[in-house]
Amino acid sequence: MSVSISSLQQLLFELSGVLPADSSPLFAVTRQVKLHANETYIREGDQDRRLAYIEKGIMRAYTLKQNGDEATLFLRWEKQFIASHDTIIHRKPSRFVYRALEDVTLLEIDYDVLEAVMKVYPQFEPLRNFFLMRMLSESLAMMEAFVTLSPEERYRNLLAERFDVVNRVPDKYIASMLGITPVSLSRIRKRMLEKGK
Amino acid sequence: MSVSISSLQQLLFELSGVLPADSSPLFAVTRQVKLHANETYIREGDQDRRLAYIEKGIMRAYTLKQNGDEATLFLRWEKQFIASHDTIIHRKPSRFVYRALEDVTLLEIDYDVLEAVMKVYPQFEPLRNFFLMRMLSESLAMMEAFVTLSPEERYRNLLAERFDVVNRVPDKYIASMLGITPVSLSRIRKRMLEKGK
DNA sequence: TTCCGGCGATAACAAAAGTTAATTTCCTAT
DNA sequence: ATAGGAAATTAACTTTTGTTATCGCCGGAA
Repeated sequence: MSVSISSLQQLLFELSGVLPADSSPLFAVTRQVKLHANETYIREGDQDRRLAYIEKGIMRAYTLKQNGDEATLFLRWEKQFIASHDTIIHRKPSRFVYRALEDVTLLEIDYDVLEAVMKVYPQFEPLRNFFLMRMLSESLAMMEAFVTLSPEERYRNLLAERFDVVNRVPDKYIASMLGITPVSLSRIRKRMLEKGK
Repeated sequence: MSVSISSLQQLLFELSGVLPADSSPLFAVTRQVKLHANETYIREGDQDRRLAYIEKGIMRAYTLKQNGDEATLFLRWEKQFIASHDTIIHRKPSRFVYRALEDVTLLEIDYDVLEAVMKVYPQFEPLRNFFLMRMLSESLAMMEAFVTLSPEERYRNLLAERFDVVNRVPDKYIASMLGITPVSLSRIRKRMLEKGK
């Protein structure tokens, strides 16, 4: 049994008291997906309503700016959810690309299938609320960082909270996620070194 | 019957086919709240898990930065939901203040009560998913603006999409929501006037 | 091993934003 | 209607970021 299924069963039990043995209607419609480093999971224009739980590795969601540069919206790593939000929320083709930064293992479900399962087995609903709230919480935290912190402070924050992730990801993606250029991030790092820390 | 209840009944019918006549278990636990301009709805430190639908007026959520300045996280207006996210998502005291910018009319529910109602009447669940997705969608759109657009572009965007709202709200709150200072917003406006548009 | 390409650091300059303070404009409460 | 205060503009100056280009380093591919 995959690690992901075990942790999600555990989560489901905590949320709604559903025993692992009773969770098969849900996990019967999930499947494991393995991606190589740099492999694309969702392309721009894709219509699939994919929702996935990350078992191993780091995923990156990005879009292209008018000038053609990539803009990284967020990174997601182990034990987080990643979802094609354009397709799931708005039923529109994805404007974002979702790509593996490392070798990645996902536990995937199609959101339409999930909805159908929820209809028949409402006892799984808390799991859906959980992942929606988690994603909402993460987005709000990011918004908060943008309105309350300077780029340097956002970077310090990220280092303090996710040092391991920062170290596994090329700086240019970190910079873009912070809303600045790689050159500017390099200068921030230099300033931090010069000023003792 | 309040305008809000009618629109939410309509929404509930579209989402799950529940007839307005069958929605009383839900609306029996909501109440109308009226706030004067500048009145505080949720204070920093409040633990109430308030969720509200805005019938009339504009609300502002803000927090205090280390330096003591206010940072506006977002504005919400007619037909949007506003929620004390720290208390609802994390069950922690609110770090944000929610305040009316104009005279405001809300339809309010306590999230704990909502959960209890959902347990007994699962046919209302789609409404909860709807508001979670709406808030998620709005947050993601804001994050996207921060990583893909310059402050000036974000301001132009906001004008194009919400001219009415921008005009009803003091510039300093708009500036803060865009992640810049009021002085900087003033300069952006000047540049836009000078350059023909 | 060698070559190539991407990544990060650095430099130089332009543009934008932060900071502080003064001035004007606007709104509101009396 | 008026006075007081808050909000917006403007100015002067500092700091930071963007832009473009160069250089060195490292790692994968031939």
